[in-house]
Amino acid sequence: MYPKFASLEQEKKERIINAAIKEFARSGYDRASTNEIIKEANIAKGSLFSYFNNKKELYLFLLDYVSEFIDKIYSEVDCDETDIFEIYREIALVKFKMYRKFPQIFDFLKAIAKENAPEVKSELEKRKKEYLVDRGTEKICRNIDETKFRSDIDVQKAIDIINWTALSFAEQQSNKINSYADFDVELLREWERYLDLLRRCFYKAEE
Amino acid sequence: MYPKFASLEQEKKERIINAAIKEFARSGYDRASTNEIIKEANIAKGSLFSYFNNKKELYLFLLDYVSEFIDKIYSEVDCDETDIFEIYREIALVKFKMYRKFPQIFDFLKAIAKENAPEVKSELEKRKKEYLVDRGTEKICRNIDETKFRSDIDVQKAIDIINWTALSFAEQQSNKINSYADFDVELLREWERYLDLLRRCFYKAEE
Amino acid sequence: MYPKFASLEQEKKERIINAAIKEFARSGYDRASTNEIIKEANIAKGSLFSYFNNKKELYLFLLDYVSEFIDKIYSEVDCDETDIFEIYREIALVKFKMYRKFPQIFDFLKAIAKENAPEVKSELEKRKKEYLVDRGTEKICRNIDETKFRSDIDVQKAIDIINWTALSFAEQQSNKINSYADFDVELLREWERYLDLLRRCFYKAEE
Amino acid sequence: MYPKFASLEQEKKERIINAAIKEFARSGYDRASTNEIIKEANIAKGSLFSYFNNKKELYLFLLDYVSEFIDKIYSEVDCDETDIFEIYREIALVKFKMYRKFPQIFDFLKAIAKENAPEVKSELEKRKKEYLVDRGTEKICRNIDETKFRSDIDVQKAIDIINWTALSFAEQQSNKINSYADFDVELLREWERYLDLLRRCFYKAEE
DNA sequence: AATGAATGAGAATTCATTCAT
DNA sequence: GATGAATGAATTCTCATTCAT
Repeated sequence: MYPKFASLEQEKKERIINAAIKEFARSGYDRASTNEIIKEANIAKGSLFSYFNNKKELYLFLLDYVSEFIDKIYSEVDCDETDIFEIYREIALVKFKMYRKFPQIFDFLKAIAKENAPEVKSELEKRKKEYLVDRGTEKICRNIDETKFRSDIDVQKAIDIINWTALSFAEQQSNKINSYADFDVELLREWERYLDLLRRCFYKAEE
Repeated sequence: MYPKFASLEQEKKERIINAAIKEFARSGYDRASTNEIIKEANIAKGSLFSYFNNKKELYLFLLDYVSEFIDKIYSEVDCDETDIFEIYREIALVKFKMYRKFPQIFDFLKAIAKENAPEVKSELEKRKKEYLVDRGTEKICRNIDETKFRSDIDVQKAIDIINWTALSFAEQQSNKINSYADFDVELLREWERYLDLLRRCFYKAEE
Repeated sequence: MYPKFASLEQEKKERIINAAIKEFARSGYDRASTNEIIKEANIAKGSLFSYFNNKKELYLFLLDYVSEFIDKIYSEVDCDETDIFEIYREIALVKFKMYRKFPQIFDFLKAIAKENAPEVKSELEKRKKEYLVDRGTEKICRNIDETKFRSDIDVQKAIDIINWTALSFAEQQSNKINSYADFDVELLREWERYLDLLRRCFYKAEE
Repeated sequence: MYPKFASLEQEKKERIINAAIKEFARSGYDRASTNEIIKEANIAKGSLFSYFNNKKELYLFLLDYVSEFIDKIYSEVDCDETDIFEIYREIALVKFKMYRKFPQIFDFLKAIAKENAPEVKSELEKRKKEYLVDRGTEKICRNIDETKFRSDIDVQKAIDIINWTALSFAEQQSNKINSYADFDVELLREWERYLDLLRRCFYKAEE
């Protein structure tokens, strides 16, 4: 894919990727201006369209780029862990660290989640299903020790609820947080309280 | 508000509302084309702009229209009910019925939630706070009998989890159902299974 | 011409004429809004177009109406006067009085002079030649006693210069004056100074 | 200013300037159609708006362009001349030559004088004060030898009358000449007759 | 006769994409 | 390969005029 772009020197590639992510994150697919991108990346108009054929392919390229980035997040999580609550605690930690390091990419992910431009809608859904949403979670959740759960509950449903709670909590917090610096130990503690609550309810009572 | 539009015959009004909701749901505020709307509604170009002065006012009208619609949903729910799971069971029932009747409106609500066009952002936030988001839920959740919950859990967090589960379940289902009319008793049953699970976990064990 | 309009009751006719003059004076032919006119005159949209067939004919009607008005100005001037400077002194007096009484019409005349909308340009020029510009002056200048002029000057050219000076002075003043109340005896005096200068130069030296 | 436009080849620039001047002269700012201009200039719709950002800037550019053009007129006039009638004879000669070369520009100047579109009014007034109206005349009239005038007349008023006569004569002639190329030596002669008349009247009698 | 809702051509402007240099 | 001027379809919105009631 995109061999012309791939053969550029690293520094130029990053300039373009950063400019494009910034613009798509800021304005969404439709409103994002290729003019803005080429200005920010300091390249010629024609160049952008010779690397990627059009705006849509540039966008889809970024989706793939970001998805690989996310993979890295989940690869940091201990694969042998079988306690789902421990896994989620680790994932939260990794995410918080990344947010601090590359807030733009998370903004872009938020923009992706809100995206509804018809040109990219179908491709976006496809990619979302493939790897964006829950990619890691599914992979990770293979090794979960189901015996810890109360015998009277459907484990799969319990896991759904944990996932949904994690996603909703994250969304709620990222709506609250507008400035970069607000992430906090307190936030992690609050999240652990939700996890504790669910663990106490879903796991067998400890003797 | 919008007296010229109000005085149209019902059939024409609905044609316009449906066309506009469909277009805004499909493409978001920015990309939604007034040309598309007038074509779909089969009215003249000038007419749309004589009813509503511009695209923005048409959009804001739809927000209000939809909000009244939502009010009807929640007004059907029994206000005296104190069991949160009963309340959610009722809400689910009402929503499912409505979805069958006007699937477009729920698509529109999803689009509203994703909307980030600056032209309508501030008005949208205002309306969201006023009545769109969780208006009913908050109102309804006032009377909840907290004594039914296990004494070792934070009731507010438990309610959060129930809300998030409801919203996430609904979203998951509406993604599965691509506007096909496959809502089903089975779906309601599945939802009740989630509610049952949560009730068994969050409420005190029955003697 | 315009029998439907002519048969309206006087009060309604005046409401329409005033509204139209006001709007054309304010905005010029092109920018003048028929909507504004019907709103100000408090009549129905269709009515205006049944009285006059279109905007252009309404405008041309006003030109004729105003021209008759101007006739009245000049009919007040003493027809037996043979001294051109006396005639101009009288005309100035009459004009100043009228301006105080109906400033709108003079605004309209100014707007006519500046008008360059292609739709009315040719008709406007025709009417200007016919009666608007210098109509009175030409009629009045029939009886002028040419023997008072110095024998070494072309009387027709001298009269041209007097006319041009009068028009230019009036234009200069009306550009200066933006508020109604600024007309003044001082202005009349200044004008008489120009007339005196020209009289002293153009007339034979008095013994 | 307008670097993209400036870097076009001369022939294309002139095509655009001529088309725009023609259209603005014909219809005034408001009614002038950018569609008409691009059609006449044979360029693409987007091009006009990439050279100048919008209709207003195109118009203001033309004002400046024309003002430079006028400067050339006055720079050809002998600055050391102190006889106002000689100055006007020279100016007339230059103007008549220019009219033959670019009759459009004078039409445009007339349209500018009549312009009252609110979008450009303030900028227009600013430029008028700066250089358009009487720039040359005022500059030139600094060196006038006032001792040549009769001692019983107000020199400033006499100069006003000469100016007004020049402007009115020019206007009268340009109304007669409907863009036909009938400027003529006869016209210049006629103008000199007016100047002679005024000189004989305003200057001291030669011994 | 009077009404005013409906019409649709036309306005200015934008922007992804192309292509000659 | 790189460039950026040129393109024109598509955008929202206006308003004189028509016509069914």
